[in-house]
Amino acid sequence: MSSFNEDDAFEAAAAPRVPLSQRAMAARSTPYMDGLNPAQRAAVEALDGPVLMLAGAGTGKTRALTARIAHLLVSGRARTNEILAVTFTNKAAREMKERVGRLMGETVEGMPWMGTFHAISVRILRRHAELVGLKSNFTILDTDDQLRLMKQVISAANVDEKRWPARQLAGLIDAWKNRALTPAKVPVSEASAFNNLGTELYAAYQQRLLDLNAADFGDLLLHVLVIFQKHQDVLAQYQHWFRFILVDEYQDTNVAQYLWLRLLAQTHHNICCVGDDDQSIYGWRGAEVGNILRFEKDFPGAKVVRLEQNYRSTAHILGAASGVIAGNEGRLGKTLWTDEEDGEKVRLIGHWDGEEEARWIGEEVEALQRGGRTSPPKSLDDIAILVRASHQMRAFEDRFLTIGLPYRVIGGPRFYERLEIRDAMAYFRLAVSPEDDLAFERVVNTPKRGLGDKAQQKIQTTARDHGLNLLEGARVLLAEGGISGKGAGQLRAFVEGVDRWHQEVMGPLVRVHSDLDDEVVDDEGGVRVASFRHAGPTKSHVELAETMLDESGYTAMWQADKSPEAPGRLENLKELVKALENFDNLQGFLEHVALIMDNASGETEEKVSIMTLHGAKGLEFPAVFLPGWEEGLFPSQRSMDESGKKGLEEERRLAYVGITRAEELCSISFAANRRVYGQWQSQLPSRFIDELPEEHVDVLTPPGLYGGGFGAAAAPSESTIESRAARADVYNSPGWKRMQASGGARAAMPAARGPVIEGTAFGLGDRVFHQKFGYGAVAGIDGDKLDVAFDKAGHKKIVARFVVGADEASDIPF
DNA sequence: CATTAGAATAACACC
DNA sequence: TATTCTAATG
Repeated sequence: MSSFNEDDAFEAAAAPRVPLSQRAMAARSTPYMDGLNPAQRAAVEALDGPVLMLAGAGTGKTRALTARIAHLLVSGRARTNEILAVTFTNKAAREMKERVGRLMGETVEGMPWMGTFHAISVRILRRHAELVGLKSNFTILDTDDQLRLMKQVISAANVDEKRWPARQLAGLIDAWKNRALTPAKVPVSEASAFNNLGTELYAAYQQRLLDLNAADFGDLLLHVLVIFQKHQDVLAQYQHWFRFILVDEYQDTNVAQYLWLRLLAQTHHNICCVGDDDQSIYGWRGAEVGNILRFEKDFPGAKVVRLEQNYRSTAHILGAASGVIAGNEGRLGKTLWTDEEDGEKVRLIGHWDGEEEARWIGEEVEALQRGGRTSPPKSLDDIAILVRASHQMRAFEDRFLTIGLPYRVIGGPRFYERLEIRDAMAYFRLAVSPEDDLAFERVVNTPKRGLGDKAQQKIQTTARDHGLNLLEGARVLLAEGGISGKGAGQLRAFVEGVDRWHQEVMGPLVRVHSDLDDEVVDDEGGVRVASFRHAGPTKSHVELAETMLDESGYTAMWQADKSPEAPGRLENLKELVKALENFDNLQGFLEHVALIMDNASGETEEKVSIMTLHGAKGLEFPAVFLPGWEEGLFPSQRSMDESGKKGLEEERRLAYVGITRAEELCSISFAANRRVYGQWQSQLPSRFIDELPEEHVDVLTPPGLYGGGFGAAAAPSESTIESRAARADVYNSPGWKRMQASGGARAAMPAARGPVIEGTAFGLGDRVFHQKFGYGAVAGIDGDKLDVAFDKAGHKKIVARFVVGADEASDIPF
């Protein structure tokens, strides 16, 4: 899968046309059209000119897209390598490849230009890297490297990193890149950003990247765009080549991607964009809903096709989703409808706190798994829990671990983002490109080699003074004797190790991508010519990886580590090495990791999925749980603070996406209390709950109260009984009753009356109550903070709004 | 230079 | 709460 040894996708020979006989057959029968509804059929058949496919959730857009590709191929309008098909996730690309393959039978070789914007951009950029000052073997930085580099740039400019954090600069630059702004193009009006140094630091950062022969994610697109804009001949080549362009999730494209597409479509105008403005949930990463709203203007003569028949969800689920999304303004407007039965109403339930919510969902999942009077047993694979923010996953993991419910976390802390994996990868990177300074920095002193700040500083200075990379700088430093005793020996060993690994890596690889060398990097031959000489029988890259981790002492470091997570880390390293087997060489692997960052492991055991709402886009499940519908959490406070109404509408679309993932059963829940940064906080039910149409919602009575409903099947655990009294009272609160009565009014949970106290309405000696610490007396007051002497928990500093007067607390039973 | 304790601070989502 | 940063100590 490495881009180095792939057949050149431009070679016509690489892509045979579908045999004539089959085409003739296809003219008579077109099986890929079977079962398409009129709208889908229209989208498949409109091959000439721009097409906008407005496809609501669950309306079979992938079906239509794949059929369209099949149609292009079978009709002979295009070869596989003349179709540019862009998706947002690798998963989507993979799925589409599979489905096209299935439609076409054995005849289709992989479609070389089907992939994410980033993956496709990398391919293009490797071919023309020198046009933007890179070499074709440039490395792709991950967020970690990016940040480290950013810090260097900031401190090099003598800016206080405390006051101007690298994260912020990274965000700023990222946003500029999303808008296709190179440093020179950043509007003057934004020059004041980041202490008036924004553009300057941006430029400096870009220069550093070029020096390192590296690109960050944003660059992948931006560089290609710059190349297209500056080099008409290169652009023309691609414009000519891509006869048909398909874009999935068009509502998620940012400005840079939009420009990228528009340039490429200029010759043939055969661009087909699929999207749904109601599912635009990536505004924070620069996506412009405007792109889809403007499509007809951008591409004159565009044909617009609407897919409105939903094949996924029951009428109740659809109704609930429609009700929520109706609160947004400025929609293109679609009316989803379905032939499906009403099904079960969307279930709504409130809980005392996040843990109880997790407990309830755990029980519900088990109940579904067992099946009930009305429903057959469900596979755990058919059940998903979709959260707003990844930290919410934790409660579920904890709960599921204790009850032994198998689950999988999708998009959580990713495998390749783990510390030990990044370290190991840094070793691999060094072996592949010894000039990779960021990798060098990462591992010179990992494991500890007695090379601390001071020693590293020396290496840096030496390198800079001689205009060398860090490895060479270290070599010079050693030669000059600029480093003392113990560190020196270790550093020497390290440098020699890298040299050795590099030689071993480069040996067999040269032949693999020699064609590219000839073509693109001929004047950088020094290294490569030498590597020809070293070519010879060496270990496989898998063995080599093991050797590296061994010789560097990295494995030993974790073996010696007696912390509880060490064994897991070793396990991960093993897994990493195993993953290498799927690749031809280290380079291919490194690129895969940089771009693919998703961990699709081939596990087969049935598991409940836990993922974020964002991660769930494009997926569907028979049963979906949507926990944490609370003000501030969902809709997220930050979204609303940062983007106001726009932010809120995006949150609402997220709610819409969540509900529409469900096929048969959708359960929305919220908790009255939640721990935020370890502090208990009372929560208000989300405003989106108010927006659920009454007729599609079933407000559940808490399990245990009447012993009815879904909870009936679940054996009450001890902890359930324990909190039952509390629950009874929670659900008898005025607010809850109001919600039950009206089916939609904002439910005010008892604790929600909590954030009551403005300032501190407490005096010294007052008896107070805190949810976690219990009863106590106020012993001191400091602004909005109280020093409380708790009866059981001792002295604590507590923000006043987290406690209530002891008398008020008496109606909150514990 | 490494280790450690205590303080500060953090948490939205992704290629 | 849990991680990460800093300063102090060995």
